[in-house]
Amino acid sequence: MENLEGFFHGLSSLSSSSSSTSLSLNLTNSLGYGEIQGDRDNGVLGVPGSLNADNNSYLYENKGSGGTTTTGTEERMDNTKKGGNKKMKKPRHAFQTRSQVDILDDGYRWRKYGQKAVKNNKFPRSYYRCTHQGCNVKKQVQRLTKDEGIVETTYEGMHSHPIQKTNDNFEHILSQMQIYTSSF
DNA sequence: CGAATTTGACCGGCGC
DNA sequence: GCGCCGGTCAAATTCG
Repeated sequence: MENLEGFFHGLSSLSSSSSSTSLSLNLTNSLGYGEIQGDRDNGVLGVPGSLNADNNSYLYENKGSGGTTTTGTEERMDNTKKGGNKKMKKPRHAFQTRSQVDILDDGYRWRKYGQKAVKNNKFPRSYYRCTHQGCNVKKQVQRLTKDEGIVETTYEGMHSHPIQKTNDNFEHILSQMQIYTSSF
């Protein structure tokens, strides 16, 4: 939840300060389910019957080889992934945006580390990571094969550093996208 | 020259 | 035990 909170903090301040874009940014309320157990989370997305079939069957955190990420300076806590004692919940915050571009810049710097195609979608899914040191936030964007104009973005992890970019740019992004806040 | 992206290979888990 | 699937790594390449 902290992630969304921190993430949308920029948006909130943005929308409040510059009230030019009157978008419904209250999705923090509807999507703030970070504390829910990662096992039975239904409907991550607001669109019914889209791709909720696979969202609740993920099981990842760090694999054995996941710790070594390029620069090596990036240290992550390796909390008992083998042994299967604790159910590590993977807080993921997914939401959909209507946009023409895949790269929805939220103000953080992302580095793409992978791209895979999903069966349900004919569009590939892109995997991004926050380039900030010590910030292991991951993000993956994916288009809906049903609606090309909708981009699903899934955030994972918590940012522990301020936004690097100006919100002004983000405001521009906001002007070209609509956030679905369908209460489900 | 450094940083970010690309793309194929690799890995771990799950299903059969 | 093998194969499939989804996710990640890592070398090479491109871009700034």
